[in-house]
Amino acid sequence: MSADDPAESPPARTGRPVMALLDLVSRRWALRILWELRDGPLTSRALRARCDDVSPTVLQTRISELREAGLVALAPRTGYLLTDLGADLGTVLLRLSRFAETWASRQEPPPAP
Amino acid sequence: MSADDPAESPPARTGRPVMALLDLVSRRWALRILWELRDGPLTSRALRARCDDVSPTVLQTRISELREAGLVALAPRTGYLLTDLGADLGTVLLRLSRFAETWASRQEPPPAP
DNA sequence: TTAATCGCTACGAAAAAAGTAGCGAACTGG
DNA sequence: CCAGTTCGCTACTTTTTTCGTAGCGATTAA
Repeated sequence: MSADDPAESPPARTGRPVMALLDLVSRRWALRILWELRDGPLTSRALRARCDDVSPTVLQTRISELREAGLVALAPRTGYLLTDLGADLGTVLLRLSRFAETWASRQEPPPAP
Repeated sequence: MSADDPAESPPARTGRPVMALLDLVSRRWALRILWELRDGPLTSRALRARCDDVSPTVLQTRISELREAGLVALAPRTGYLLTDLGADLGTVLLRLSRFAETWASRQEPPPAP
């Protein structure tokens, strides 16, 4: 067999859409932004404050991407908020948060009595 | 009110564990790696092939992080695989994938008949 | 032995993110 | 009208991360 086995080629994997989404949310602060928007709209600056004071450069870049993706919108006087679609993704993030606690409890065993 | 309103301070945000997880998972290729491992173990090189030929540098870095996080393990002869915990996260990724299709259908309307 | 594969690392180039400062517009309240 | 704020957003430089390629020592098989 050759070193680069062509049998490796992807025979119709389930998800191409998932790839695009993974690519989008794997950018830094993307998930965090969605997470911080989970319970209400935030102005650009408030959002930045919540996100550990990200550089506005990255914040605006992420926001642009998320807006273009239809997950985030900007309301004239209230600030940024999740669209219906974005909120839907928010519920997935909630599951992630739920998992995070399980995960954390595995990481750090509780203090001995 | 002052410009930097201290009332912004977090009165018991739901999640600190979620922050750690978001930080871990927001690194490039991290989610993709977990996703590709979803249905079985893969050797380092096979995994790399599936991940659009990531640089081994990043692959190994991510793998180390995921292993330290207890999400991925290395079996002597079979390669990398998800731990029970990692598989649990995998189900969350499955939800993400499900959402991705909804999202994709919103993005690109189906071709007219 | 020879050949192939394994997991993993080194190193320089390219890209992304961080950090700081500030713009023009829109909204406040005197 | 007019300071004083806050808004969303951009420019610029430094630092960090990721990429891309090559290759190592160890292991496995013929």
